[in-house]
Parts: sequence; C-alpha cells; structure tokens
Amino acid sequence: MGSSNEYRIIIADDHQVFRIGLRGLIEEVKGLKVVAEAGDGQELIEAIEEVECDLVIIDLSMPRMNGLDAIEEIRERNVDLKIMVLTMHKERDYFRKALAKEVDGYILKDDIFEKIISAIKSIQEGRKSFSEKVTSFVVEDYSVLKESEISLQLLTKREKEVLKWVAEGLTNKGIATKLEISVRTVEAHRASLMDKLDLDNVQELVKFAISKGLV
Amino acid sequence: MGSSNEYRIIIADDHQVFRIGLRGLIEEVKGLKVVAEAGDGQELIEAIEEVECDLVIIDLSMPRMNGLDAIEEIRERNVDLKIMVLTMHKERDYFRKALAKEVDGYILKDDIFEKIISAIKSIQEGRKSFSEKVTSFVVEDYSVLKESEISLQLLTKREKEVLKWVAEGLTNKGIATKLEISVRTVEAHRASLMDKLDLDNVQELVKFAISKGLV
DNA sequence: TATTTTTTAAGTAGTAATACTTATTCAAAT
DNA sequence: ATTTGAATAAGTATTACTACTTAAAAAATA
Repeated sequence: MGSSNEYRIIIADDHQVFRIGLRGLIEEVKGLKVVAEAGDGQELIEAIEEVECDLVIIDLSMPRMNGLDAIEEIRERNVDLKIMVLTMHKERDYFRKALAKEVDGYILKDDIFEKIISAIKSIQEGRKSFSEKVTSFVVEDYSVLKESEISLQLLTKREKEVLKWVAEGLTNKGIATKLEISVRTVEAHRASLMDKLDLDNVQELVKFAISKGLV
Repeated sequence: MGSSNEYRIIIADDHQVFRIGLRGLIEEVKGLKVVAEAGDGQELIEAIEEVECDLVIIDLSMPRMNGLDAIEEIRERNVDLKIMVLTMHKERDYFRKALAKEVDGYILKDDIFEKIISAIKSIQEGRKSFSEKVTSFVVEDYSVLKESEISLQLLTKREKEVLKWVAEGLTNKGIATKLEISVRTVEAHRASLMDKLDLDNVQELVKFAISKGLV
C-alpha cells in the first residue's frame, strides 16, 4: 500500500467518458482515490513516474502504447504496483496474455460496477480477482488448446510453403513451376500435410492457412 | 422534438460504467435529459415502447441484439426518432453500415465529451454530425469501394447458398445431397457464381465467402 | 559415422471439378 | 402478354486432384 491512508488509483483508458464515469464511481467509495488519469500507455507510464499510487486500472486497447505493452513496461521497472485490467475483451487470447504478465485482476467492462469495486477491494487486500466470464478459459486451455497450437510446427518448411501457395489459389502445377519441382512432389507434400493436419479438402486447407496467418 | 421542453435521450450501451459516465455528462447540460438506459438492443426496443424520447444514443456492439439490428428495428417501426451512434469502431465497414441505416450521427468513444455534446446539439437542431475520424472514408468509398460492395448482392439466393457450402468444405455431390438437387445443378450454380465474381478456383471462393461473412 | 527426416519423384487408378454446350420450368417484371 | 432472370438438369471432353504404392538423393540429428 502507498504512503497515505487512502488507496491511490490511476485509471488508464482511451475513452474519456468512461474514465469520468469510472472515476466518479470509485471516488464514491470511502478509502479509494483516483490520483491520475491516462488516455494511453505512454501517459500512464509518465503518470506512474510522477505520482505515487497503489493500483493501476488499465484498458488493453489504447493508442500509442497498448495495455499489454504498458503492463510489461511497468513490470520491468519493478515498481511494487498492483495492476487490474478492465477491458471489453473476453477472448481467451487477451486473458492469457494478461495472465502471463501477472496482472492482479482482469475484469470486463460488461461487468456491473459493484463487481469492479469488489475487485479493487480484493486486490487491495492482497488477493487477485478475475471476471467469471473469463476464468472458464483456464480450465479448458489446459486440456484442449495444446493440439491446435502445435499443428503448424508439425509441418516441414516445404510443406508450409506448399500450403501457402495452395491457399493463394495456385494449382499443383502452378506451385511446381514456382518452386521448380515436379507436380508429383507438390502432390506428395500436399498429401502429407493434409495427412498431418487431418484435413481432407482444399477448403479446409485455405481456412487453416488463414487461421495461422500464412496468407 | 418530443412533448416536453426538454430534449429526451435514451442511452444504449452494454457497459454500465460508460452509461453512468455519459448520463452524468449529458445531464449537466441544460435542456438535455436522459430518460432511459438500455444494456442491449432488446432493452432499447422495449425502452422506446415505454418512454417518449427524441434521440437514441446507441453503441454498435451489444449482446442479444446488436446496435445495427436495433437501428433497423427502430427504423422499421417508423418512429420519428433521431439516432446517434456512439462507438469505438472506426472501421469503414461499421460506419458504412450505420450510414446505410440513415443514422443522424456517428461519434467515436475516442472523441472528447465536448464533441459528443456538440453532436447531440447538432442533431437536436436537425443537422447530422459525424466524427472527423470516420468521414474521410466517405470520400474514398465513392471511388473505390463500389465494385466489391455490389459483388455479393450480384449473386442469387441459391448461389450464395451453394457458395456457403463450398466454403464449408462440401463437395458438389455433398451439396447436391444437402440441397436435394442434381450435382449438375450445383455445378451450374457454382460456375455462374465464379463467373459473376470473376474467380477461378475454390481457394478464392473460400476467401471470398470468409470476407463476406458467409462462413 | 549411423540413423532419421525431408525433399524429391513416379506409377496407376479413381474421383472431382471445369469448360463448353443446350434446354425446360417457373416466377417476376415490363 | 411477353420477356427476363432464376433454378433446374444433362452431354461431352478435359483438367485437376486424391489414394494408394514405392524409392532415391539430400539434409539434419543422434
């Protein structure tokens, strides 16, 4: 906890109206005080340098420096500071990335403000607090996500190359010409990657390639 | 304008904190009054039925019924109501879709609240108001975007259906079975849609379908 | 160095898709 | 009432892809 008897909070969110709403709500609670506001990650870093505080409430999507980068920056400076993410993103990916940076809370803007306040209280008391709407991911992730994660690194360099061109719309013959190899070789690569990925038509190949960012 | 001498506003946004902030800001302005709040499109429709109002401030991404669908619903009921979109989405696609539904304003949550208030004033006086950050699209769109826009509505219902199943990964025979028609018919539909879209392989079909949200 | 994986390639047969064509029925618009 | 567009379907020939097999260099790894 900080130097004063009040719990000192900084709000970082790029939406001014939201900041004003949140500040109003927080300051109605005895013992909580908003000591600074920031409209982006850069401003947040500056604010932390200037004013002492105990907790940072931070949105993930902000201009200039986004929330995750800002959190990393803060963690690197090794300041003893609680971090609570308050965002609209309920996707597992955002949550996982935030967790990896060891945030103390992850609350959704969807949640009612009572939830937000109770999360702040929890963090103040040294516990962590996460929105029920995202914690379910943790359980699933430990069982399911592994397989799809490894699928790409299961392919050889050449196979990924072929896959890319297939998704781009080339025929096997076209790919053969492009890579200066035989059509039969392209067919072989294509067959083996379909086998590895357990896909059985071009459509699925295209969608897989897109989902992995190959095209 | 409504029955009272005050300009009556309904706020629809799924984030309670944001609603509270916005309500506070609006009610500081003389002559403006927030008569209802809604957390999703459904609630908004109900609110409109119950209370009289002049302007609806509406977010695009909301659960149950999203903003665009809600706007369509409102427009169908033919109530004389101004609609102002207040969203975080600056992508041209959202803006264009909102414009197509003839909204009276499109303001970003990024904007400062003075901008939001002045937009409300403009709309109250019968004008329209759009955030500078999105109006630039309009100019560009009139030259470039036309072609790709019409491409989907160029297809018949059946063709879109076939396209969808192709992208899902079915073979022509599979589609034929599913739709209870001959393979040759499926081939015909497929040929004509490829002709219309000027595409010449499955890969491009899949990507087109994805880009248009068919899959 | 020895072993495994990757990349290369081909044979053979079967399935799927395309490029043309033509043609009937039905509904909607002129 | 006539025309147009949509959905249906088939013939014929060609091209593209798949499923199986086998196998030999080349490269990476143990």
